Amino acid sequence: MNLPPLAAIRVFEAAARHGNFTKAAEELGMTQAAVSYQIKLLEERVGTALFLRLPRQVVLTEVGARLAPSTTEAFEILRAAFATTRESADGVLTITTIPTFAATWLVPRLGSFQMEHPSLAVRLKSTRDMLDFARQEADVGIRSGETKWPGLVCHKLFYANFTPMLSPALAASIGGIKTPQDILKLPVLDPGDPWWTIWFKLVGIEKPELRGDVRNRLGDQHLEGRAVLAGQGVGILTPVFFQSELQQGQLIQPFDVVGSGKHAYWLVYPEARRNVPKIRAFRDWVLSHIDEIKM
Amino acid sequence: MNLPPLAAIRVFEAAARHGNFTKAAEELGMTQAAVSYQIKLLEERVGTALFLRLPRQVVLTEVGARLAPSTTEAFEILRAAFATTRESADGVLTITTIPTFAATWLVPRLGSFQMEHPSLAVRLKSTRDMLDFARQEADVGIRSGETKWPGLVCHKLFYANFTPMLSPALAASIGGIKTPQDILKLPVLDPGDPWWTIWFKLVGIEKPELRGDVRNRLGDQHLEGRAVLAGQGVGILTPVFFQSELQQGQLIQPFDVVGSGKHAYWLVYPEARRNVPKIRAFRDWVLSHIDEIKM
DNA sequence: TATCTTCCATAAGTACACCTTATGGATCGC
DNA sequence: GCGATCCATAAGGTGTACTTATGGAAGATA
Repeated sequence: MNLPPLAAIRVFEAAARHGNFTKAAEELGMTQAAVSYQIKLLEERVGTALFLRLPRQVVLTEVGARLAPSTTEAFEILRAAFATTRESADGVLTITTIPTFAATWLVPRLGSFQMEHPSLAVRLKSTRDMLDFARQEADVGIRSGETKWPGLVCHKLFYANFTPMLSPALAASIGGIKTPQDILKLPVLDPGDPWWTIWFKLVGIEKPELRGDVRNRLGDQHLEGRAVLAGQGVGILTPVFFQSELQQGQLIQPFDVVGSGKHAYWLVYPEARRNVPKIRAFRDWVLSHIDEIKM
Repeated sequence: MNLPPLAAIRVFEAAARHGNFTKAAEELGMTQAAVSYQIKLLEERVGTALFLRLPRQVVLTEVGARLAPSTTEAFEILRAAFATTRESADGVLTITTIPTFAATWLVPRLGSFQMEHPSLAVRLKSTRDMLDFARQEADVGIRSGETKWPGLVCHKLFYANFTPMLSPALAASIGGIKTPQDILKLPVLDPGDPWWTIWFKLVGIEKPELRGDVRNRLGDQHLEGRAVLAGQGVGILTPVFFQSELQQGQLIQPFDVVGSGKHAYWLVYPEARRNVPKIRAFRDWVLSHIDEIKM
């Protein structure tokens, strides 16, 4: 028991509503001939006339009249369903992001995005997994990595720079930090982090003897940041993530020397969806705020 | 706010129900590739993924899950609507017929048709208007006319023959009818009917002087037949319409001479619908019963 | 660990359905 | 009688919605 061609049903629905093929054609954006064709098709399929052709009008037959309300109802349901999904899909921006970026950069700034786009709700999914738009429901993502990804639009936000940071109290405990060597006097969080060796090499120290438990591994930089803020040791952190703490003096960056790996943070989204409004809005917002950092 | 392509919606509905593109393809009688294509199309149109592509399965996204029940509901409505119309359209045979044919031939025999086709209901529309299948809801029609009609399948049932008839009592009132002249002694119903002159010419009487009021015009032959049966006068009638009355002796046909015009009675229906089962059934039934008459 | 199977995506090619243009017929109104 | 309105039909082009073919990814199986 198959349905007749849906295109024909749609045409019938419109024609029945208008009681007029020409008007139905207008509504559907096609010619009157096409409407006539589709109705005829449907009538052949159903095996019964659906309209009586009177001189200057068409009138539903009994069968047609019984059919019409149902079809209208069905299309109303479809219209309603797709209208709301469009709304809801348009109105919610889902972001998957690395926890570090979420905690240190994104969340503190999200308020400004909301201000600019009051009609957009934001849903944040913070996960360390590599994101895959085919397997996760998300509109945009923040990734860290070295290169671009195929199939995705990739905006490089900034490189994952790093430099030692510590709390003022900790610095004061040894009378302030003047030279890189001073850091070696203090406990270091996650001394196994390769960033340390890279950075010390930049300042001319080949094999720094770091104090601290090698097994310390907080995993995410923002957790390390919390520890540093609490004065538990020196961390090697990415400055952009701690701008406000630096400005407010809660954190000290003793040296301008900044290491930089190949890793960068990226804003990414599927190429196919590059023109979805909410995605464009988010992209524009992120990029303009990244520009502010660089300035 | 236009709906996405309906074909795509239908595919989505099936895919959502099965949670499996391959099975959906089977149900719809198409290939898996086509399903994949349509879903992708719909997702682009909606602007959101509707399925998550997991390793060996697809799962509805949030948006897809919200959409799916509505689409299923809509299609259920359509399926139900078209299923019942098909039933009802298949189960009711609407016949438009000339009143004479209805009263004298069809109605007395309809019982046998019902017996042969118990699943078919019959609706009779008896009207003198020329029937036009474009303007009337009918499956088949009985017309009288001289030639075939374009666009219609036309089965000639019998010619509109005619011969004088009267009630036995009326005949007895003048001692029986032996020659055509005897008819002139009796009142004649509708003496203005051209059939009279034609018939009398056949029996060698050029200008019969008919008794009776020229203004008598019962219009339909079956009404004239009633009057004849009541003994109100001699009528000129079509024998096939009064077979049973003749057999039972309620009516007398004094002469075998039968006039015949060019007019015939036809069974007609639109060519396009010649293979609709109920129409074939009725045609077969009518034609076989007409054959009985001729035999 | 390797092989097979399942399930989906994608590319390329094709056919038919669907729509358009053009025309004609019928009726109503002025 | 003439124009306007509304639908039917024929002919013809085109794009969409398929198909076939292939490949990739990940369970299942052994």
